Amino acid sequence: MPNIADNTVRRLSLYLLFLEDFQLQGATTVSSGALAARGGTTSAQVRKDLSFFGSFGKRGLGYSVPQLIRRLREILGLGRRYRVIVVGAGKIGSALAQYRGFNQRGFDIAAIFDNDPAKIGQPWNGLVVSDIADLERRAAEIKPDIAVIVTPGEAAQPLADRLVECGVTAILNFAPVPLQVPDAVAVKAVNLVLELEALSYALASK
Amino acid sequence: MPNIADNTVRRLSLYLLFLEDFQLQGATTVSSGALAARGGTTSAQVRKDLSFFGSFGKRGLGYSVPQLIRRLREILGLGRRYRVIVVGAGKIGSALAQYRGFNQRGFDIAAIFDNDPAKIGQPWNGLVVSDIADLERRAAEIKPDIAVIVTPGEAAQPLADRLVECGVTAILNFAPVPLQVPDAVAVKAVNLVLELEALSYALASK
DNA sequence: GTTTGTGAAACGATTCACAGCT
DNA sequence: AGCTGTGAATCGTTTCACAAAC
Repeated sequence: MPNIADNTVRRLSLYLLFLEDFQLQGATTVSSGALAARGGTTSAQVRKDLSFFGSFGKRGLGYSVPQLIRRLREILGLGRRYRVIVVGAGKIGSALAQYRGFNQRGFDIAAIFDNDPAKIGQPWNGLVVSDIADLERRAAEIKPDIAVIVTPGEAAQPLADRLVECGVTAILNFAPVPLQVPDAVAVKAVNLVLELEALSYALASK
Repeated sequence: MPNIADNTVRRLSLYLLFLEDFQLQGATTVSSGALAARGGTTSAQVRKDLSFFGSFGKRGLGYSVPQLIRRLREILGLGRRYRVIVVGAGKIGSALAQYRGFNQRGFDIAAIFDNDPAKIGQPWNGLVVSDIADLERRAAEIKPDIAVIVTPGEAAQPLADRLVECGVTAILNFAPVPLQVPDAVAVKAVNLVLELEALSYALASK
């Protein structure tokens, strides 16, 4: 498999989203053009993206909706459930836990950690907040697939180091600092400051 | 000014973040290499990014920290405050409102809207939840610079249309669907599903 | 000696365009 | 006729490499 660009994976996720919509509307077949129209891209882009993984369409016809859904789920690794631990018992983590899409799409929150004595032991969305000091021990039991970092910036890098040490190979980082991790660890960052400042730039530059 | 790529703007934001850190640590001057090391990029990239906007450095010396901070703030349009309205009185909006970085960096939440009668009129982070039916009237008073959409997917596009109609030209979209808006409107999307599925892909493909 | 600023080269992603299948 | 799959062409971004400034 060639290295697939980040943006390509992003678009595949979107195609899956659109396909589920098409399926709900009773469509059994869909063309690259129809998918492209939904996501603001082009039909050639859709076909190229899919072609990295095989030939799923029928010339003259398009793609079978249920079949393409199945293949995309396979490609994206969505055929299983993932154990997620959340580090930082703040608002964003809570929002995430209550977000339907999270559980619906196969991501189960297995534990939540904080270093604030006032929070440790308190109930949190059906779990109890664990002491961050117990991270290593709990992680050994849980064997998490993904860690979500939802802490202030200063705390993020040391925690990332500990998580990597625990064997975590996928991190979703909400802290407003880029994390330095080994190549084998996948990190996706959601940086609200960056998004806001990009909007600010857009407003300023016209 | 040439069209600046999205990623370039993102990096400029990061450089600003790093520079503020350097300043806190008492550094008065910084090299492109030092900035690059913090953000996982290269010194050439840093210099190229900055060169789109002028020549801020001194050869043999590097960049003056306070001066470059000032210039980046100008470039990014951070010399003013922005009026923000939030559409959807859910958890994510709340997290945003309480996020220090939000207010600290010049973004003031001026109003919050929802369509749920149980929420309308209730206090919300120092504001009162407004009826979405009043969006047009309130927007005319407030003249918001930025709108944050924090609603279920189905509601997002119609709301975006209304917001554009109200004259909003910058949207931060947390709903898990891409928005179709006129070219003159800047949209940044934060799609948690996409990030999670990208992690899933990363885990699946190795 | 150090580090910037910048054309030129290399690379990667997107778009084009069309042959080939249904 | 309609739509896919894909090599080739185009476009944009990143990296290289070095002359100029300190």
